[in-house]
Amino acid sequence: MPPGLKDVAALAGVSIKTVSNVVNGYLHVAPDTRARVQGAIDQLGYKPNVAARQLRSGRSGVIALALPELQSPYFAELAGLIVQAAERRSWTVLIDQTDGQADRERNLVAGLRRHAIDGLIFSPLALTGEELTSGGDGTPMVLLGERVSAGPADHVAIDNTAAAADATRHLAGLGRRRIAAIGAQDRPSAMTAHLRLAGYRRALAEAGLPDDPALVVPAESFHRADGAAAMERLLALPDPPDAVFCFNDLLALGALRTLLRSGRTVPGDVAVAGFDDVEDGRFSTPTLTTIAPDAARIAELTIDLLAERIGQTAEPPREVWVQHRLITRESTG
Amino acid sequence: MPPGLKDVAALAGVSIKTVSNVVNGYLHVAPDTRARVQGAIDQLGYKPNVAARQLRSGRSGVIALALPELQSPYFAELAGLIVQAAERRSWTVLIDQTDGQADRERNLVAGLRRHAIDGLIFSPLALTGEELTSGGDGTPMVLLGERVSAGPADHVAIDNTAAAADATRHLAGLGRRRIAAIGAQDRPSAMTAHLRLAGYRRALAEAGLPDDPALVVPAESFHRADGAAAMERLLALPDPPDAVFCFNDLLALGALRTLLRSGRTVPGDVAVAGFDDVEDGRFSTPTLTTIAPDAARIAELTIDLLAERIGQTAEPPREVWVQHRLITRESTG
DNA sequence: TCATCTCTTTACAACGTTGTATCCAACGTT
DNA sequence: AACGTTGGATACAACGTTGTAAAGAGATGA
Repeated sequence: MPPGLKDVAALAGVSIKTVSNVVNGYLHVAPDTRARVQGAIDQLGYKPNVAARQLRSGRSGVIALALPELQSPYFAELAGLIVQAAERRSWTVLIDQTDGQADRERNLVAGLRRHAIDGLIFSPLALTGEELTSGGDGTPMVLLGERVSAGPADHVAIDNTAAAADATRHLAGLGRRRIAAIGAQDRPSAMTAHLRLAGYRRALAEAGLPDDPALVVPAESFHRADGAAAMERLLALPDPPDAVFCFNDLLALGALRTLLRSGRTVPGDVAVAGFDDVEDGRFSTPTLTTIAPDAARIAELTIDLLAERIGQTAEPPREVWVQHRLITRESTG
Repeated sequence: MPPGLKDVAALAGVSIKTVSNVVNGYLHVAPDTRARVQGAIDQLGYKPNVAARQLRSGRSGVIALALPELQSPYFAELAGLIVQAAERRSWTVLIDQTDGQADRERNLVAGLRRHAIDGLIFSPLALTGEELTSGGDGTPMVLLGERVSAGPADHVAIDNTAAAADATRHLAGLGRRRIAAIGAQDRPSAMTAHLRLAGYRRALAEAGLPDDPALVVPAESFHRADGAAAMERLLALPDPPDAVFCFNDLLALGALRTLLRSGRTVPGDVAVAGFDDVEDGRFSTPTLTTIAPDAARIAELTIDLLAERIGQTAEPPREVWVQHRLITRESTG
């Protein structure tokens, strides 16, 4: 029903291929022919058929973005920025949720070819670098977020350890002596937790503070509820902390909730710092001190890397680091 | 490079079409032939090529979801639920952001055919019902969110007016006499604002309270910053309100921020109610009374409607209403 | 035995593009 | 005058799939 090259060709009185040449900006087309064809295109409202184009050329113009969860504001913001960046290359972004489950992540990497994707942007939670390689079918991929070992694909991230150290150092700089950490995770694949914990420890050591294991509280996932529960545990300690570094803002907001409900003041009794700079933390009471990754730049770079990778697949994997900065707000006075 | 029907057929010693029949579950295939073909399929790891399939059948298995913004937690949660619901039909969801801009919304409705979409789920912010019809090229569409006039497409929503009235009635039931509203919008297309304002006024009238225009504060958009600014205006009044109904949770969280910073207590001095039941409101201090739409059901129904619409396009547009309920939390004592 | 019916399988032609090879005309070079 | 070069346009064959029509093999009924 929609018009095809054939219809345009008939109307303009040229061959199908000539129309195709005009559409694709082929150089050697006489100006008047080009004008005539363009007129016919406009008149019929011709739109190239992606399916056919892809069948022929192998490219679909669609990239996939696989994130643990859209509900988390950090990922939602990032997704929005990536969609914007992709738009500039007139790519369409197909967003997929893995819920951080290993099997879903595996399926995604292995079986994504079904949807004819030109490239994949992937923020793995459960899978380690090695597992990612084995599944890959050669689709260009850029990894997002934390990972240490040089993996099989390009990688964009901020320096998590340095950032976590910055936040912890800030707390120590306020004169706090018992600084807790919320968000530790045992799973070997939980790189985010490992790296931020390392940064926390590094800053403690620098400040000459003891590393009290009781002050490091694990979190099943990085949601508000986990932060709230972890804070309860900390308050139940014989010698509770006077500051908390939470591994992301949601944990911090949950911790904040517990503190305020228990009658503590923030930052009076306990100072709180988070990580991600999500919008919620700019409007909580008190507002939240946090680490702000340059998310816009992350999105840009990711798309750039993927574009290069789609162009030519030969080069070795690259690691790209993006800036971050500490934003101090009310929760640390 | 990946195997096609041709390769499977060669290996199994049958015709290409027979393999196609096996793949598509065609009935009249001899059991042993089917087994042999299936073996070859497994051995080669054959995956059907979507582009070719779509080129032939016209169906792509991809639906688009167009939302004003992913950054807003309500839309993010909804998007997640819709992706899940679509998965059960093994559809892929292509998420698009309109930023609530009229021209972007128009482009989307008009030019989405480019990406060969089987159907569209659309939550319009700027466009009215009539504009939506004209642009449509016949792609099945389900509208999400608020709209009054019977439009050109199926429509899933909650009863916004009733829900807003419920929230306002709750505030009145607490004995509050000066109940403000935050989130009014003048644009004729701003249906959400109009409907919720109507519900607010209805409940005021029921409770025998005067409708003081000074207590109705507009908001440019429905974000925390708008809520915070609106609350400042309310506090500057000679006779400030003792309760606020905010047209969504983000506005309410912004208002909360302003109240607490100004030294007011919530709900002591001012009670606050929101709308959407986003996760933030469950962990703010105080926690937020709100209207909870049955988002999971919205997602389910939307996908169901779209599926029927893709099946046969003849039937007249349907309106589907989804339940909501009032959740009372600390912000209203 | 022949015609008819059902089951199973197949050949062929599309779907809308684009890459390759080719062709024609006009031009400049030897 | 014969030749290569260049710009401009075209015919044809693919890409991998599925709908259509039809052919072959048995089985059923007259």
